[in-house]
Amino acid sequence: MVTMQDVAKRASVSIATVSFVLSGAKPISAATRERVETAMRELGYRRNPVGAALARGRTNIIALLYPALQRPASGTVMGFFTSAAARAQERGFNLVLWPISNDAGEAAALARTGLVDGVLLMEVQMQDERVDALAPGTTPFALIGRTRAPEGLTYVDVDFETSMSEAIAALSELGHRDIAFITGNWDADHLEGHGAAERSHVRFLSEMSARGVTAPLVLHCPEDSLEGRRFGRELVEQHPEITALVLMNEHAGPGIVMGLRDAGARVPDDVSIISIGSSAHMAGMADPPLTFMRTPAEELGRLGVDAIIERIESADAERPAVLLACEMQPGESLAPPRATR
Amino acid sequence: MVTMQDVAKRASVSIATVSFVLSGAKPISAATRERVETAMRELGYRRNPVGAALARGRTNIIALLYPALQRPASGTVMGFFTSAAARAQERGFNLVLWPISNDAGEAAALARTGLVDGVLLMEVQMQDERVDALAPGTTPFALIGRTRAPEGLTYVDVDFETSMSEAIAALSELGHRDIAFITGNWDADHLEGHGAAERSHVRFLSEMSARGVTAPLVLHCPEDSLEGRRFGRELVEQHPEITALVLMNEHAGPGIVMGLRDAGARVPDDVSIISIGSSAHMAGMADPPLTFMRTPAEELGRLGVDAIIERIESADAERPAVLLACEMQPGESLAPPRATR
DNA sequence: TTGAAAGCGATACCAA
DNA sequence: TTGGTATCGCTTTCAA
Repeated sequence: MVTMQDVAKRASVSIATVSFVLSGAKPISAATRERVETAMRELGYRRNPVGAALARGRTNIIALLYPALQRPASGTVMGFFTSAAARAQERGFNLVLWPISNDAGEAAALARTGLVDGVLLMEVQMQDERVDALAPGTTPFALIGRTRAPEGLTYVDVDFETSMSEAIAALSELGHRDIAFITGNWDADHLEGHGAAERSHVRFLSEMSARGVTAPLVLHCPEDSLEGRRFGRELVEQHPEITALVLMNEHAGPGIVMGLRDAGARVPDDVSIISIGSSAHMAGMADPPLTFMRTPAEELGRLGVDAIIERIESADAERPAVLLACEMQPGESLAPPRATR
Repeated sequence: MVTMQDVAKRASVSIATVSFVLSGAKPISAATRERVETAMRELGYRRNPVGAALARGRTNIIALLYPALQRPASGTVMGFFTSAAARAQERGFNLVLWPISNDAGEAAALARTGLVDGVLLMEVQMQDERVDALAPGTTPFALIGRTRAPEGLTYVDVDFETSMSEAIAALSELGHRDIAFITGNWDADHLEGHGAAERSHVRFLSEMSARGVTAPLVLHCPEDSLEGRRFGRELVEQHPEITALVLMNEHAGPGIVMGLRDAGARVPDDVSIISIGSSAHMAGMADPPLTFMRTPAEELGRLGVDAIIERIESADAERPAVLLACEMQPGESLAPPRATR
């Protein structure tokens, strides 16, 4: 392994000088810089990050903690991951997916070893043990998502409230009143305390009530295409009055459309659908392709990394909180309701 | 941060002693060990992995390089990842998913910095640049998958040849002769040089030819449910003689079944299906659930980690190569062909 | 603008 | 069985 010593010797300078040209921390004359850089090139020198980490007390590694490792990772998750990694690299950090369980203790242990400079938590619950475990420590952390009371925490999250309002507004303008909200299966999939579902639900109720609908239909469907199909069939039979669905369950989407069709309800002629928090990939798997509110995964990834780096670089910076609404992406699943056609 | 110094002072021993009780490298009297452990507990000491890494020249981090980060990660991939991480932890290593592009240079750069002790490559191509870039270096690496000529490399892979033979045997015993092999879309999804598809294809041809079928049907279908549905419909129309499918395209599976049904062919009454290299999750999304050859993802994850650790611990250990066949998992998609019913 | 040298936190060799 | 100490590769302060 080529060390700084080797470079210094070859360039006839001290290792301090080499370090300075590498980091740019001190001004170095063009001539010396040139010599040092030549030496580095000739020797094929790469700075040893472990030595640097020990000296600086910083590893420049950020851990992304994504707990649901047993299930397939959706395109949204992967998009987030990819953009976060890219952004981290731009800013001189390595972002790695650290596969530890959902266990709060493990997260805290990782933080305390000092192996990572910061931690990014995904799949944050309304009441999240990991947050409680990390909060007393000194390792900065940020949330992708937010707890029930996120004040004082650094987080970036989807603005589900606004997204829901926009979805309802869009359906409303088309003339829909009989709108159902479909989420995942709270019991089976631990959606209890799932921020996205809970916040959207509350806003759904208030938006509907503002439009004079006091007890709108809210249903849960397992996050699976086959179950979705069954669900779609039953929906038509049991609630034939429904003319539009607000979907927050991207995996069931394609199946639901099939189920509706099985039962004789065409999309969008008989039932309009708008899917909140989906990825283009999944929305496009339905036939017809669904109009959806795209999760700003890439943007959140970037912002999440920026937020955690802010916290790393200055411990008592203000704690940024970002909410980003989903953006409506036209598909072919919206139309006026039957009655008004 | 509590350091070894602090512990040593409090236990009235030298830091060497503390290090020894921690690593167990040298015998320590029960009494001193007790004192040191008490001190550690009272102080809440955690060994600093960065300091240890610098001193030992080892970070105990293994990087898992998974290139296809833009697409959703299947259950198989996640299963692999999870079990690999668990195994690494058992053996005292951290396995992290290191999100770098497919770029060979980046992989080599990561290896050369010494930040990771070893590298595990996923999605290995028949001809893989990353292997060429890593081979000259000193950082051990192992493949999940294998190149066209993997001799001398450390790898673990699915034994697609054997799996295919077993699939054909199973169909054959039921009486099927008109069997088609369906892979992914080679062009669109870069399956060209994809070891799984290529090796299976070759074996498919030889097995069929051994049974007197000289030009069996081989088709490509995009890895997507909707495309699969279209594909299924066309298959029935254009090749009505086919009574069985060997599928190597888990994402299209559910769609293909639907397409077949759309065109009037029921599974398994009219067409039997066996899916090679699938996960239970995906196979279960079809209706009826598909009989499939399960990718031994968890086993491969474990073995892959064992293999790379072997290489890390003793540079010139023999280079283990492991091939694991898929195991048949009964579903409801197999039946004798129409003619013989 | 450059260099000497003191760490950073642990490991492990050599003595005792 | 224990301790002193050089060492790992780099950063950074203080002097020059």
